[in-house]
Amino acid sequence: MTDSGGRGSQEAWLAAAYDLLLESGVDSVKILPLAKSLNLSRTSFYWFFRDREALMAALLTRWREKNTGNIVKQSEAYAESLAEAMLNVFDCWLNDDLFDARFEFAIRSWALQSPEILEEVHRADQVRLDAIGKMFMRFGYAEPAADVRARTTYLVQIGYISMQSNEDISTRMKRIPEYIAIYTGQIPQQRELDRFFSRHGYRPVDAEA
Amino acid sequence: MTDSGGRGSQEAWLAAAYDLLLESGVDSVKILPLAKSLNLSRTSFYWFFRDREALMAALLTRWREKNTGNIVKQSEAYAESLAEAMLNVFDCWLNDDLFDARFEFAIRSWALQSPEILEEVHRADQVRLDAIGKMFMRFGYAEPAADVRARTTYLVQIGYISMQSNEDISTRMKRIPEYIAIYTGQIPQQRELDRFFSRHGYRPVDAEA
DNA sequence: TTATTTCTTGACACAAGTGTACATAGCCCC
DNA sequence: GGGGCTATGTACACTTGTGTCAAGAAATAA
Repeated sequence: MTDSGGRGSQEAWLAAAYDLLLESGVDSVKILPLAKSLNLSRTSFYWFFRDREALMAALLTRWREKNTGNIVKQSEAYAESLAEAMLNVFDCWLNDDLFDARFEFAIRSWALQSPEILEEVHRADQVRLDAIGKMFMRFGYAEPAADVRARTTYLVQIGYISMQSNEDISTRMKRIPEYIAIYTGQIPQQRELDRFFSRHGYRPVDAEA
Repeated sequence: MTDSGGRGSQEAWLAAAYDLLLESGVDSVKILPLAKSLNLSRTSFYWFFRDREALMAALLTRWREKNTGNIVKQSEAYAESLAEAMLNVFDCWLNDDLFDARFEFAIRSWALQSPEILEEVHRADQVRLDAIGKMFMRFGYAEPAADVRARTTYLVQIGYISMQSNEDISTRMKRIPEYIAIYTGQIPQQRELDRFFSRHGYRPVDAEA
């Protein structure tokens, strides 16, 4: 799928591991199958990584760098209303460059069998929830209410990931205004929605034919 | 942990498998470790189950019977207001006899590596979402709004499970009124909350010392 | 062209898991 | 006390995975 460098390279092994992790979970990330998919000898792996553990650590680093940072950034982005701020966060849920949902789920499943990974996930959750909570506070919510609203916002998404459903973009888009209303307690303005739709390349169909 | 029957029995193997599944995920459910934990010979397993697959099928059946049924039942329970109805559903999240959260997460992680399990999980999600959606409709919400509110209710919980956090009951209870307000759009009455708290054996502390 | 560094591979030694075949306990009942 | 079920254990054959080592290719630099 993803590739770079010569026949074998650190990146190639890592990319193959990433693909397999997302496809079938941590325990499927074995060196033998990776070698097969790369058409390389199994032992060639050990030139690039000390052992399997080093490979897994590299995968974890990749996740850490990608998924948490962008949520924080989006929650801090400029917005004139809470609804607009919320839509900024929603960018993450719809843009794979900002938040890799399948990766996220794979890591969380991994956490089930590894206390160290669970520690990492908990840390990430805390950072993300705090960031979204601060966003609510910026728009006038007090601490406890902001916290629960942040949880609602964040956990619905984590739950959605955990459903591993595969809905098309328009199905998901149709729910957005309602979600915004529930999370923020205010109806989003049409121009805010339009801006959001447009930056995700979605043309809403006003009336059914 | 759980046990029944003589030294070895179908139930004993199944219970050990259940414990290991919750503790460390599907791939840890191997016959050799189970035998060790039961202090039995590995091959004795094959007297009770045809093979490992049969054991896994039994685990899945157990999940199916427990977790989905109770959500549906709670969402249909008698209630005078939407807030009260919502609190009936919340019973599931706080009572392990109604909904086994760790079991749920383990099964969802399993789904990552098995299309058949994923199929099962999708089916369960649909049934549960429909049931909660109907509850909202009973209290006057129209189809699309009811659907999104059902999703919010359900997905926050699935997300919470996926966080694998281990908070004490009072931390969780303090958030309940706010959650009800967000999900239903109405403030729960004190007597509704009191009824809920009381049936979960929780004594709210009114003022901080 | 030669030397050196960068990759690739097959052979080896292990460990952990699956499942089958067969022998052997215990236990109940008659 | 001998049959016949239930339950357990031993021995075997096989598969898939890990990691080390030393021998080679291939590319790169001198």
